[in-house]
Amino acid sequence: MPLNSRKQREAELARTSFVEAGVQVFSKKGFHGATMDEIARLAGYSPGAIYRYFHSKDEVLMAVIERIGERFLEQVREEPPVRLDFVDRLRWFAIRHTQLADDHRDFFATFVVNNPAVEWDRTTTLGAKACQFFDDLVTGIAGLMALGIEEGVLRPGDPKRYARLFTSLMKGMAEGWPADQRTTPVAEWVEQIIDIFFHGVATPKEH
Amino acid sequence: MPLNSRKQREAELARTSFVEAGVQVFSKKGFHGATMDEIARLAGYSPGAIYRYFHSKDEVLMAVIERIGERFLEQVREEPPVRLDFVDRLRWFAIRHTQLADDHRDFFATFVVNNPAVEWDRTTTLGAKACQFFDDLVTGIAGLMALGIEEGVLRPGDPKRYARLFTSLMKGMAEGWPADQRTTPVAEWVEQIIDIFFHGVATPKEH
Amino acid sequence: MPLNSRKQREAELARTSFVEAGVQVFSKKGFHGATMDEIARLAGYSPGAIYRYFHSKDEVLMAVIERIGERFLEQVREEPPVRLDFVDRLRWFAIRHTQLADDHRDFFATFVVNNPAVEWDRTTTLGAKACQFFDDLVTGIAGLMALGIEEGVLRPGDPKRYARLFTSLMKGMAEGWPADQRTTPVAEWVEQIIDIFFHGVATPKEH
Amino acid sequence: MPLNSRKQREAELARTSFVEAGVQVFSKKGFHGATMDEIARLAGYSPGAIYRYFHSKDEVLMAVIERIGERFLEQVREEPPVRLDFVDRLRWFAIRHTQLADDHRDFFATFVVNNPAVEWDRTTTLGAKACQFFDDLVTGIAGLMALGIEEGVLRPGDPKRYARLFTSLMKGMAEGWPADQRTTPVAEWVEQIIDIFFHGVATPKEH
DNA sequence: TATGAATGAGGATTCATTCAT
DNA sequence: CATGAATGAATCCTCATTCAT
Repeated sequence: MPLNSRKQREAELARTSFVEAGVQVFSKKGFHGATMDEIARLAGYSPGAIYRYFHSKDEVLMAVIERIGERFLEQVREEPPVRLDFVDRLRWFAIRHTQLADDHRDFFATFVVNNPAVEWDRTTTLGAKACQFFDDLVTGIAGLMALGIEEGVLRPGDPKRYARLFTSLMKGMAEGWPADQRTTPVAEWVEQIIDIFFHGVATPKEH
Repeated sequence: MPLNSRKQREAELARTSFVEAGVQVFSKKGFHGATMDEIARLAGYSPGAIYRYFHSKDEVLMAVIERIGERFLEQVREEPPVRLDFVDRLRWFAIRHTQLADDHRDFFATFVVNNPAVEWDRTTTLGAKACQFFDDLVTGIAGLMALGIEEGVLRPGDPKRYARLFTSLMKGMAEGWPADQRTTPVAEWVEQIIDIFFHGVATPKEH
Repeated sequence: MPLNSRKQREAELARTSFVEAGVQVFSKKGFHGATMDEIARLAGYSPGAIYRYFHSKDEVLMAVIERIGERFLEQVREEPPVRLDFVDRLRWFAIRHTQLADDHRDFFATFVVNNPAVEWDRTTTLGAKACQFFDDLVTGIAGLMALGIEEGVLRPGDPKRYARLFTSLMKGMAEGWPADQRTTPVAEWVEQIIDIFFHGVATPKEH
Repeated sequence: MPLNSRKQREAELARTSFVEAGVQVFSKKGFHGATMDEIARLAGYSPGAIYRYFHSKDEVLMAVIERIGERFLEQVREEPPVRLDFVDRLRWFAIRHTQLADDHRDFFATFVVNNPAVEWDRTTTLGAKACQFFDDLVTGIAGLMALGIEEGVLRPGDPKRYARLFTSLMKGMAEGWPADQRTTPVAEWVEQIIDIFFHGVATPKEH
């Protein structure tokens, strides 16, 4: 059924364009500040159209979290093609994660870096979704950190804390060094993050 | 004019109570989620009363940023009573900063940790104010970091970047360790932040 | 033109299925509560299809009134196969009317029992149609009542009023005794209505 | 506190005017057809004002049912000043009930005569309220009918059915004889209803 | 002819803001 | 000055209606 599949493809396309618009508008204005009208217009539709694809504003944001979030989660779960020691493993992850964060800068700032539990009500379906995503992501990265602890490269400690610290560092760097002003290649940038994460900013002690 | 000045004092008092209420409500609900009604009620007034002191909701938030922000900025500018070397100076700052962040947890999360330029429109008066505050704060902390670089304790580098990294670390820790679940005293918590900031999380190399 | 007439027959069929669907949906949800979408789906079509047969929602409802109303009107006009005296004539009508009301319970409640003039705006085409139907029906039943007056079985009076009273009684009984809870056969039920209509509920006087 | 009580009075007045407007608009357009805007305008307010007094459209209708319904219920519960035999008792009730129905013609048609259970969803707060009112009313009138049965004036039977029949008769008469076209005084009109209720419309048998 | 995606007007509801008291 | 009722613009969402396919 090529007809059917074309329709499906078009519908998927429309849905996607709403989600993409949602990412931008939600990020720029926040959840309350975003209007369905703006999302629809940005997606190239009239305000009513959105409701053919989503039941509510909440659902749009949930789709945003789901779609973009899934890319982050996939990446966390993905194994490198060859076996790497922890530092290289982390470097491998950080480079790709950084690139993804660059592509979805607003989503990254809103959902990856901030703990949604601070600002979202977990008892709502939407809040639960946001928190769930964040938990999954931190848990995923924590799994990576656990390897480092096991290998003895990282000091013993809570891997989730390490995960959050690493994410925070990435954001701290990212905010001070936005993609559009960046002249250094990502690889070098990541090198700096990793360096700081491992060794801090202190001048190494001579002896 | 004792009468006039009493009036002035009373007016200032009223203004203050609105700002304090604003801090709480804006923080809990975000800018769009906060309502003038809730702010007024929390301040012990009726909704109309606000407009004798502020022209608009934006102005209330600006006053909030100004007032709370000022406490953060003061702290950054303040010198310790005795001369301290950089590490102690940073520790002294961090303890007081942490406590302030604890007292204004939501403000901290909204205005101190995130670069408002990412989420606020700089062309509005309000957005400009938020960005200005953030810049001032980072600049202030960067001044501190510059001391560390001068002293040779910190590696040479952009002091602003160090400032942002330090702030990010504090947030990364804070989110994983909220005040209401914290059993460790602040001093110890700060010690961990400083340790990581200086030396990272790597296992120290033997030799 | 057999082709043309087949087409016509098919078109008539489609129209009919929309009307039948309209009957159900309008009845269950009321005019404002009913949606074109639901009517179309129930008829087995997509929402756009309706507009090939009707110009508007109003027109659908008008067709509903027309079609179902016609069944009621036909029944009123129909003569029994054999000549009956008034009481049997009324009984004969009541049994069949009750059955039809049972089959179109919601239509009956909406258009037959209530005077639409109370709730519908006569100046609209739709309102006028509803009122027209009601008037026709009452006039029809009044014709029957006139027979009773002529025969001397009913006291002299306004036959229209008798018609309305009879209809009201049927509804009063029906609501207290819905079809799905009814154990008595319709014939017996009708007997009660007729009894009350003729003799009221008073205990017959002895003498 | 005269000030306070004046405010209270004014608020009560505003609420009342919304309820009165609600009665009219709901009756004319039905629940779905009525708009908050129309209710507000009819009450002399702007659309937002209504929400100071009611949380939702449902609540407005509930207030309508409550306020007007209470008058009907009061009347049902009220005892005549002197002891009357059943027929006079019923006449006394019917005259006053008729007058009330005249004053609230739309409410009467919508909530008193029709069994709301037929058209309203009992599982909603609003539907439950409407059904509750109807049940209370029928139960109340049934209490009166039970007296008639006890006295032997009415044939033995379900008093609730008698209640519904009486109400239906009143409506059947009312619809055919609207107040604005009526030339006969209410007392005479009631006399006719009672006559038909007790003795039906048949010509009395000679013997 | 039928489909169903898209439109856009309209309705419930919220809330910043005003203003008579 | 403070109140709080009232306003009306803005927002989410629904649904009759249109139209390209």
